Amino acid sequence: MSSFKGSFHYTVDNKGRINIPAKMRKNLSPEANNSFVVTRGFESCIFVYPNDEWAKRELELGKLQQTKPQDRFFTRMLLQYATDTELDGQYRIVLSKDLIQYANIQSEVFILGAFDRIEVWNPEEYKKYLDAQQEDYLTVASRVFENKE
Amino acid sequence: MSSFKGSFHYTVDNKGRINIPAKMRKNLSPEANNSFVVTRGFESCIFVYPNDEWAKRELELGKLQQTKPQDRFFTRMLLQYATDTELDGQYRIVLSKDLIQYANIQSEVFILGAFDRIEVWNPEEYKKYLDAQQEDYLTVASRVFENKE
DNA sequence: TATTTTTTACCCACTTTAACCCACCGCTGG
DNA sequence: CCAGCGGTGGGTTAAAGTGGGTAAAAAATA
Repeated sequence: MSSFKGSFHYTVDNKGRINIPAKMRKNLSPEANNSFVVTRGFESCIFVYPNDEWAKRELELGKLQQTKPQDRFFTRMLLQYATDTELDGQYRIVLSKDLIQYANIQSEVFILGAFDRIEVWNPEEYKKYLDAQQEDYLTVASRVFENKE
Repeated sequence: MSSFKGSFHYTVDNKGRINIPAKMRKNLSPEANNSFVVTRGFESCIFVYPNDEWAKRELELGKLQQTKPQDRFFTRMLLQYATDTELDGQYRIVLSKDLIQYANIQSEVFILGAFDRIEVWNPEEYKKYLDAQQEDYLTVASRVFENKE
């Protein structure tokens, strides 16, 4: 299983490509096979899942009943923005125009390792996100960690 | 097994043909054999099932109780509009006039990967559909993303 | 049944897009 | 100080998407 950490400031070229940081590449599991599923994130960022991690999300999707209107809605929401991608010869992936627009990305990106996925942000959007949080890191951390069994 | 994802804006030509997006073709299983069953969708869209996935729908139909009025109705709805189709030399399929009318399709289509099937929408109808939904992406996503194995 | 008309399938052709390759430069570690 | 890796940029070519013509098949009409 992959486990991504750290953050990086990189550029998007005019073809919509971003480099996957070398440190993250090293954490890719062989099963991921240099393939990713890119989709919209929560908040205004892009989620990049290695193939093997995304497969787990799909397992959940498979349990849905496509005869139920709500489940069809779920399926559509989750898959509409999802795309398969592979690393090119220079270890880059292409971000679709839809996603770039959704995450409000210009020429620079903030790439964040988030455990099972890689997140791609407009640096300013990430700053806004941080500012919008009411509680500081210490408060949140203590609550998150206390609830473990 | 196929798993379609992503969305695309394509055109219908005046012969009623649409291209099957290359990214979706790559997800076709060999058993599907470039053959599809096209039928009316739930909501106002067209469902395009690869042959192997359609076979599963037929299995489900077989389990229905044809003595129940509801089950008979469902069977008829699904089968009345169903047609077999194959990709032509340019990887396109033909949509029947009945279906085009049912989905209220003009010159442009929104093609959506929805796990086991491909959906074909009038872009405006899809927008209307989204607007009518009560829940947003975040609520929906939490369902699928929270269940770690 | 023969003939005409319409529809459908199968080519061929054009335009745009994106995959792939090559090349550069700066930093880092030996 | 040099070599190699990591990050960035761009050009070329094959693929993807779109449109239309023609011949065979089907349907309609006489």
